[in-house]
Amino acid sequence: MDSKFEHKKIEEKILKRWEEGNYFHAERDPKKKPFTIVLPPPNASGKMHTGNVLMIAIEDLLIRWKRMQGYSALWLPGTDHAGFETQTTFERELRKKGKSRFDYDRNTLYSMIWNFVQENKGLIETQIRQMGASVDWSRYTFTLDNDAVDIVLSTFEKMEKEGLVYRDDYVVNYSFKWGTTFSDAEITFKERKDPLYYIKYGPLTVATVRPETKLGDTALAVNPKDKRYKNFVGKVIEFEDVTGPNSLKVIADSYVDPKFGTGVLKVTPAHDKNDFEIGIRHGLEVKNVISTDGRMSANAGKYADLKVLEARKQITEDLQALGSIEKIDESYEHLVPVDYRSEDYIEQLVLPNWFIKVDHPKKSLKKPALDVVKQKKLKIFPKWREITYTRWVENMHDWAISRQVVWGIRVPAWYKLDENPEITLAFLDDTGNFITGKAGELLKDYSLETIEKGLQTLYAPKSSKYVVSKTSPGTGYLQETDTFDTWFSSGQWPLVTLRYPNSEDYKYYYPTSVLETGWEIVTRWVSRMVMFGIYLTGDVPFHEVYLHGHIRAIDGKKMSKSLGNVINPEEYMEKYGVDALRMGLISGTANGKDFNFPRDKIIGYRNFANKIWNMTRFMLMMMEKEDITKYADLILPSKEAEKAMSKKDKEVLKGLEGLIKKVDKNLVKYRFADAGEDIYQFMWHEVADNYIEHVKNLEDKKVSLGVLHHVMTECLKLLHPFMPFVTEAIWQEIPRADSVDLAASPWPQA
RNA sequence: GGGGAAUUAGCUCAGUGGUUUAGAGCACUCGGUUUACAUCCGAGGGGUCGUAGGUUCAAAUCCUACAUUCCCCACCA
Repeated sequence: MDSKFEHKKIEEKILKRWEEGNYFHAERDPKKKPFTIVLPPPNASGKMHTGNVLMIAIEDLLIRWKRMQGYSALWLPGTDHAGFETQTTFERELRKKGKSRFDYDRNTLYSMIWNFVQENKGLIETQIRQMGASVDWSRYTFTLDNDAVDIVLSTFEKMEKEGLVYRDDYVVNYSFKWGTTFSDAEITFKERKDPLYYIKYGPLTVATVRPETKLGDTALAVNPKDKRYKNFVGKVIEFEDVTGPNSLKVIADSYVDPKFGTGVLKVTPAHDKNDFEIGIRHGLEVKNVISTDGRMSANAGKYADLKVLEARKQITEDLQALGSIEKIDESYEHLVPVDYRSEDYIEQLVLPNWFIKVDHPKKSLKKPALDVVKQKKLKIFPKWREITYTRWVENMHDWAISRQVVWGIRVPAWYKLDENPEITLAFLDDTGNFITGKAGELLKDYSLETIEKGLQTLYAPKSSKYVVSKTSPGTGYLQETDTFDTWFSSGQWPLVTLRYPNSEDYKYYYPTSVLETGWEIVTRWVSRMVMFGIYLTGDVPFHEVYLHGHIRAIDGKKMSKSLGNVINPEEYMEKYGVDALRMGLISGTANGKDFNFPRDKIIGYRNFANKIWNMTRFMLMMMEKEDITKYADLILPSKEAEKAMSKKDKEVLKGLEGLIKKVDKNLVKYRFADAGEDIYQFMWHEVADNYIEHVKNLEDKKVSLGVLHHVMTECLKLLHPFMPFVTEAIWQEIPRADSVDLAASPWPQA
């Protein structure tokens, strides 16, 4: 053995050994109990970050521990298509070539992104492997694999059949220029100076920069704590409007800032996100006054078909004529949303989206998701995180599952164009020109084939007729261009990875044992998996949830590119080894709280790896001197050997027994850092500093070396799930009863 | 604005059901080349547990308020 433990020399060798042994492949065995974890799928085209490392370290620890305990331990790997994120990354690449997503039809863009992901997919997979993650690669799933997609589509079909799916309006960021929606992350805000109009609504006055949206007002709102307007709450205000006599109800909502303007807000649910939310809270009507073509809609009455800014001008003049404008603040500066590409104005519009009912009277998704937590069929660790889950699920309203991005699973709904002339289409014609308009008009000039081939987006009004089907229901149909929210598909991840509903794996391994992930996606991901799991199978998708904390940068701040404090885990793997990095991160998170990147601990555990390496060397050296060269030469602890044992021998054996108990106890409670710390303290300070120093000076070492051999091999087993590489490497050096590798060895019994 | 959490040694953090002298790692001081390991060994210094009250025989731990910090969600008509 080398005098130092050199991780770089052994990591690759050990990996090969494990793979040749096929230890990570789980066999369904009726005699064994299953233990299953699904790996939260990292972005397929991304690379390993510190959060992934921690996640893998914890899950591998659990899986190796249970595998050694004799469970059929299955760790299901996979990667996520990461819809929006990947599309954005890809578009950045396109921009470098002077192109954008608007230069391509939907299908071409999709296959370009597909190829991009395939080219970049290898990195994260290699890194998962290098981490020593004992995942079962034979059961690998990518979220866009055909059979994975098929399960997701079947779920949608089932939900549609059972009345859980509906289409409704939802506020989106819409660009008239590009004829498409933009996600929140694609929006930036630009500072602009606009006149702020103080408009009279009978006895009340409202400050707004957008008088034209008053046509879509369906209430006035004040803050419930605002004494000035207390008497108006609940009353209906009557006033003379530009369209004639009008009336609006006054509601109280804490969203309203009493300090802004007059403290009275006009609520326009159709054209403002916050107003939309207020509208939901108070059951207000959504009155759409602006269309996707950038003109006022039919609801705007005599202002219909005017462009937004023309309407603003006209309405302002009409208000002046009515004497309804109290004053105009010309120096008002505010931020307006613009698209990230051209900084062109973004309008908030309500457009039809696909929704899932979460509290359907017969098939509620929400209620059972809360019940299982209350009834402890699903346990959340650490316990104090539970409230995040329950509160969010309690307040959850219907879920908008459609997204206007290309990179994802397309909603399997089909519209017959000639039956839905009101559908808005955007496509590239045969010569690549961008065309947009209503289906009824466009079909006169373009063939369906041309439209389908060049199709970018399609907006079907709420009332459109559609057919849900995995494949085209016939000629004349166009498929919905919206894709599913990532969480709609990843919410079915435990079912997808186990190939619900007919596979043997599903029957044996479902429900899974533990779901381990970062706490920030409890609401978005965990809650959805619980909902889908119960909805489809009647049972929870996992019995326990463990939520780890976030790793902050060394300076205690959140890692971010702009601060330049992002830690690349590869650097630490390279420098200190995978084991040290894994163990260091695990020991940084004692109780699921956020923590700073524990560089000192990583170095400390690198030293520890070297320490146990040298303890082994020394033990072997002493054994050799005593002519103990094979397993059979050892006097191992037994009833008989006990008579010859000293107090020290018995003490260290007792210490080992206590350690095994402590480690098991802490692992059951997800107290990984404590378990790791216990092993560290025992091996270094009890075994090395105390016991080995004692044995060193003995005249007759035979009995004690047997004890030491036993203690060392048991400790290596305990440590293996934490630091798999160094323990396996040492294991190979020590004489043993059989040739079983450590990864396949049984867990110590106290 | 709504929600979650933190405040313990110079630094980073444990302290899980309320009880001896409040622990660990790093850093620091002193001393060590003994059959492995200087990525080592031995010894040591360092804390009125954020502040103020309260409950109790007993509080870092439970309760209340305040201060400071961090994070999540929603974000200004």
